[in-house]
Amino acid sequence: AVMILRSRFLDARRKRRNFNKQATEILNEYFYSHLSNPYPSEEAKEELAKKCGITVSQVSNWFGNKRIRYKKNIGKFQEEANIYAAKTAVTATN
Amino acid sequence: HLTPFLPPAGAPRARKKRCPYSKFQIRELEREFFFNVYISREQRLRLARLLQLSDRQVKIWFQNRRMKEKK
DNA sequence: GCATGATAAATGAC
DNA sequence: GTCATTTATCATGC
Repeated sequence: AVMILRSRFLDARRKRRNFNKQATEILNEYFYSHLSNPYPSEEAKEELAKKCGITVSQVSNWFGNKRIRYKKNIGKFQEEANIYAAKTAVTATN
Repeated sequence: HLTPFLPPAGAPRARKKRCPYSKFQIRELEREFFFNVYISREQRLRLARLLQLSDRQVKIWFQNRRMKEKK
């Protein structure tokens, strides 16, 4: 049978390291305080990247993953949502 | 609280499921990309036949590949 | 064993 | 055409 071999060549960029807790804190604060429209502008991404000590691309990756995974299972993130909702007084001006 | 992402209202016709391409398909696409970053219409149709992909799929692969290149 | 970050197909705005 | 996305898949952390 025809096997679809998808063995991956060494992809250095795919090496993953978790963000530190402070960075995740900052990203989650923004996400849950803009839950009705969690799409940061380019400027906002740059500021988040600076504050988190990561690249703009990593910020985009984080929000992309967060949006799809939140939408796919809102219940799982309910507790987390409540925590950040209480932590941040919403000043959503966009 | 509120939920993000406004519902698409109308009938959201199913999106094509993402299917990873085979090693052979990638190799041939990369080979062509090496010579022509912008593939011609004729070559596109030829590659599509060879790789059992649609013309649209080859076109989109080159678009994504160019985006990857500039990063 | 899933959580998480990065990448690969696919869509859509412009 | 570019380019920010969506979605599934991949690779790693723990």
